[in-house]
Formats: sequence, structure tokens, C-alpha cells
Amino acid sequence: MKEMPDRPATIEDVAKLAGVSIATVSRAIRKPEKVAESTRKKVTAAIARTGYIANAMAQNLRMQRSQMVMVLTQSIADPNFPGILIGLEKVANNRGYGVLIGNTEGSISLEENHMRFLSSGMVDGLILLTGHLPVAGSPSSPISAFPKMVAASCPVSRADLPYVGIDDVAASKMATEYLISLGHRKIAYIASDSSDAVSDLRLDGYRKGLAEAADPLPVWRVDGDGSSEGGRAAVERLFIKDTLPTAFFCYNDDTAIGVISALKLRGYRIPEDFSVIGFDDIPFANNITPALTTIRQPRSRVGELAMEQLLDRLAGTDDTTLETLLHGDLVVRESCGPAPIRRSR
Amino acid sequence: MKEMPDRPATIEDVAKLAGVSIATVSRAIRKPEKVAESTRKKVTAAIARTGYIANAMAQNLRMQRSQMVMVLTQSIADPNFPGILIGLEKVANNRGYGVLIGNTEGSISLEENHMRFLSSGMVDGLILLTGHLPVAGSPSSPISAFPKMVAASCPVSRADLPYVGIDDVAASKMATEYLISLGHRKIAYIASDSSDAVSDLRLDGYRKGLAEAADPLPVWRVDGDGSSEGGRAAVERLFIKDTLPTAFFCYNDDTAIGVISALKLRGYRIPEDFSVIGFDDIPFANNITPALTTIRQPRSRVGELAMEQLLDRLAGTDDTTLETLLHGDLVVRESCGPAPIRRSR
DNA sequence: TGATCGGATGTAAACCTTTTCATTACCTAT
DNA sequence: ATAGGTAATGAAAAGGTTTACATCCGATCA
Repeated sequence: MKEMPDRPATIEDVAKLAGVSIATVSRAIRKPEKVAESTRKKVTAAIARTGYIANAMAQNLRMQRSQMVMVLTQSIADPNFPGILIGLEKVANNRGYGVLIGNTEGSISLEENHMRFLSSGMVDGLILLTGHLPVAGSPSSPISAFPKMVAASCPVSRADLPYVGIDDVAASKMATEYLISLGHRKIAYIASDSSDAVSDLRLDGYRKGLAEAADPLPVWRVDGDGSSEGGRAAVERLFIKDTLPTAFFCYNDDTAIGVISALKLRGYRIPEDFSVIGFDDIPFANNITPALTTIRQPRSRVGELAMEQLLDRLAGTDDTTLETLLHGDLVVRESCGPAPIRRSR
Repeated sequence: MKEMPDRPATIEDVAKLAGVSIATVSRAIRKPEKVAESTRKKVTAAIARTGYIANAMAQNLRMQRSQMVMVLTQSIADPNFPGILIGLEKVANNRGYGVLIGNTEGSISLEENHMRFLSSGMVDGLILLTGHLPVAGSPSSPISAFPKMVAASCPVSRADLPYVGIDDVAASKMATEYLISLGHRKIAYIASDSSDAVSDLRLDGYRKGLAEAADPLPVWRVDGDGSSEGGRAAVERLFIKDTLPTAFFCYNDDTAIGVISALKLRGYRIPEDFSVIGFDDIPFANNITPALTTIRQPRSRVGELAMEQLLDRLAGTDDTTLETLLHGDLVVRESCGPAPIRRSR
């Protein structure tokens, strides 16, 4: 029934066809209960005949909003990103919002550039996956200036911003306890680079796990950088110093993959000679050999909750929840085994 | 210097402060050469003092555009997606556009839902990663009704839509020739499901590679579904029939990973007993054992070119290029070796 | 000297909605 | 019968730009 004129139908076309004013058309659409049954029908018919679709820009201008949110990330290539994005996109779309991607690559200038979307009113709110406040304004800019943000997956340091993520401490503790339960006594934590707040949280959990062991176990933190290369390098350094743990608790799966690869390259078997546990349960954790034992992050759920929180805030529901911590699951596969009996080195 | 009033500064505030009309302010910003040096300075100063940032919604309404494009994908989780998105986002942002994500999950209703962004004017154009035209309108709707789309990575069947991707046929031929050069004579192609046009292109290339061999080699197509599970299942079926190739050319890396895993499970060694070659060079191809020999897709470049093409079209540059095919590289790692000498089965 | 031109600026329309406020007509209660 | 209330609708403002057109002024040219 749609006709295809040169220019799309406006509300005025509909009004004319239905023989009412544009105000009535608008009401018939947005507040049907405010308009008489008979006119509503006329309007509906006119809309169908003209193929009218409201111009979003005009609506948004009038209503002072954009129905868009931006998700700011350091890296689209981060293996956790797609999963989170799925959740974000899902609820945003359900609630009539569009999701804009802002990739910062860690560059401040790119980040500032993206902030123009917010200040120009092109987006209503921000999901921060970056782990820090966007650089706009001085570092001490009042939090009240950022009413439209929610952090997810990476907590924002020293900011009273709503945060949705998993309980890194609890999950890391669980991972550590699992290794202890397998008999390991020399467990190293392969960290990420020092700027990563999440790495410290996981270190905390690891510490707690060690502390609660029957006999006190030493904390053994090894530098990494969150990449498989960093994991490889960490193992190489340990071999040079000729001092080795029996189990590796890795900051993330990428690191674990590097660790395993370095260990295998030197002829060791996993899990017979060494146990390795990762974190994140990235899609490929199940496809490496040995299949990686790890902590599963409910990525999609994190995205959903973060977006819900943001949209609730935008809608004015002043939810005061500041921290939503989800539970991470231990996924036991093949990369961990009983501690080997080995001559101490 | 910025002041922070309750409501953001408008162009009128700037005009008042600078003692000029709003038209002049607008011109000073958009067409500086049209305004006298002296006034330009006054305006610039006023803008700085007020912290004025143009309201994007008002601009977009007036200029009948949105400065947004949407990328439609079947699955955010597709391992190729992030790479393409990186390229898309990069050039879009460089050119002042925002990138909206539309995840369809293969659902028609979701897809239709996303099309409202286009018809309501919330986005100016579409990047199609879905491999088919959005369902809006009848299947035979004239292509002229879709002036604002560019397909990438998955060609859109029977549509004269601009397409940017890699030359699947040439790349597949190259992969096949490589296997032949290693002495393989029984090479199977593990396909994706039949609805996938890309799978057929790769089948074509494989065919061509076989056809140009010194001695004619038989085409051997095996069903898969593009997942590692599908690869595994394909191998199992071959074992049941007890008829095996010496080399597998896989539709994609996921499939190859499944094939390798099934083969290893049965105690075979790669590449000594079987050669396996994948396609895509997904990030993890290098992290499995054996490291996967595959065809590298310049994903990010595909994204860049597709976005450039789309924005050029939106800008009215009537570029008539309909197909941009990039070159895929053969990445030789460890999963292919000389054909084994084996009693024929 | 007067007509013409060009540059710089202002006025107002246009972009398309939503929503306040006013108007109308009808109904109810006194 | 009249005041007061309610439901349905319309007129017009508001939202913040860009830009076509008009205006003004000083300068150039014949």
C-alpha cells in the first residue's frame, strides 16, 4: 500500500490525508488514549497509505535526546569485547536505542574525539569499557558532570561511577583454591602490566586463596602484559632463573596460551608437568591443546546489565546501585592436574 | 575558560556575545572564508568563552542527514567481525561519521527492526556483512531503492550492490595449488552450509586449482557448517565411510580447527599424516597446535575500503565501482606437509 | 557622478516533530 | 437553566541549526 514519492512522507502529509491537524497525528501515535477511536482509525489508515515513518532527527531535536549510546573501548580486538557487545546491543535495541562504537586504541586524541558525540548531543550516554574516565575536562572534574556513564568489565579507578563486571577477587580466589586442592604448593600468578586495575584485583583474589590454605603458601607474582607473548616471555624468564612453580594462574586466557605454548616448546607436558589456569574463557579456550581450564566470564550478561543500568539512569530511574558483581564460573578442562612429584630445584 | 551553565550554549548565545547574527556565527564556523577576518575573531572568542558546541540533532535535521552509518551483521561473535569493524570504524570516524552496530542473529524480525534506523533517517547508510539484502520490501524491490548500501566480506547474491571483499576464488585456488605442490592428490574441501555463497566461491577456486594440476584431480566436496563442530563431524563421517583424503582444504579456520581436533583425537599427527589448510587467519590460527596454515584476509582493509566506498557514495561521488577484490595471502605455518606415502584405501 | 558590482552581514524560512495552551462541544450537577 | 467540568482537537511555539534572499555599504568603472 506504501507509495514511494520523491521525498518521504511527513506528519503533515498524514494529517492532510486524514483531515486532522498534525498535533492529532502525533498524539494518535504517541498517546493513542488521548484521541478518539474514530480519528485514530483515520490516522492509522493515512499512515499506512503514506508509508509514514517519523523523522528521528526531528523527534530527537524536539525531545532533546538522541536515543543512542556509545560504547567506548580500548580495543575492538579484545577477545572479551564481542561477547559484551552482544549483551549491550541486545538490550539497547530492545529499548529502542542504537549502539555506537567508539574505538580508542588507547589514544587520548581519539578518545577526546569520541567525546564530541556526547557533548554535541549525538549520544545520550556512554558505556565505558576503557577502565578510566574519558579525558574530557580536568582529572578532578566532578562526577556529577558525568551522569550518563556506566563502566563495565573494567572498573574505573577512584570514581563513583556505576560498575558492572564480575567479582574478580572471588573468582581468582576460586581458581587459586582449585590449584591448591590439586596439591600445588608453588603457584605463580602471571600478571598483566601494572597499569591494569583488573590484574591487581585478580592478584588480590590469588593472595586470598593462598592465605587461606592449610599451610601458608608464598605469593609469587610474575610480570606479564596480558598477551600470549607476555605469557611466553614470563615463562622464559622463569627458566632462566631456573626457579619454577608447579602451577600457573594466569591473568587471562591469552597469557595462559602463551605460557602453555612456551612450556610445550620446551618439551613439557600439560597438565602432567605443569598446571595452567586461565581467566575469561575466551571462545578459543576450548580449542587449544590441552583444552584450557579457566574462569568463565558471563560477558553477554555483563553487557546486558551495564546497558540496563545506563538506560535506567537515562530514564531518570535514580538507581543508586554502584557496583554489580557477577559470579565467574570455574570451567574445568584439561590444563590442570595433580601437582607432580618433582625434586625441588 | 568554559563556563558551565545549566543548559548548553546555543548558537544564539554565541551570536549575542559576539554582537553578530546567528547566521554569521554559523558561517564563521562552516565557511570561514565568507566572513571578515575581524568578525571571525570575535566569533571564535565568543565560542571559546561560551564553550559552544553545535547541537548535532539540529544540524542533522536541517541538513537532512545523520552522519551515522549502521553495520549489519549476522553475528558479532564471528571471528572476522572485529577486524572488519576496526577498519570500518577507523575511516568512518576520520570522516566524521559514527558507526552503529546492528546485530541480526539471522533473525528476520531483528533485521527489519534495524531497518527502521534507515527509514527514520537515523542512519545515512548501511554496510552489509550479512550476505543478503535487508528484507525490507519485496524481494524484487529495485536496487535504486537501496542507494546507500555497500556489502562487505559476504557478497550479496544477485544484486548490483557495491561489494568489497577478498578474491575468494583466487585465494582458494592458491591454497589448493599449495597442497598440490606438496604432492597431495586426494584433497577434500570441507564446505560450509549450502546457503553460504562464500563457500561456493571457495569451492570454485578449489575446483580451478584441481583442474589446472598436471594430472586431473577429483573434486571432493564434503559438507560442513562453518563451525569447528562441523569440521569434526565431517571427519567422523569420512572415517565411517573409510575413505580419506591426504589433505583438507577447509572453508574457514573454525572448520579447520575442528578437522584437526578430530584427526588428533584419532591419534593421527598433523602434518605428518594429514595436511589441513584453513581460511581467514583468525587471531587464534597461530595459537593452536600445529599452528594453522591458512589464507589471510586483510579484514581491517576490507572494512576501510567498504566504508570509504559507502561514504563516497553518500557524498555523491558517483563511483561506479561495483566490486573491489582484495588479495588474500597464503600464510604457511605448520599444519601442511608433504603428502604421506600411504597404502591406498 | 551615477550605475554597478562585490563583499559582509542580517532576516527569516525551512528542516519535522512534540507539547502547551486555547477552543469547542458536550455532559453533569445544582 | 446555568455553571463547571471533561474530552477531543487545533493553533502555534519551541527545539537549534543552515542557507536563500535581502540589505547595506564602500569601491570600481565609465
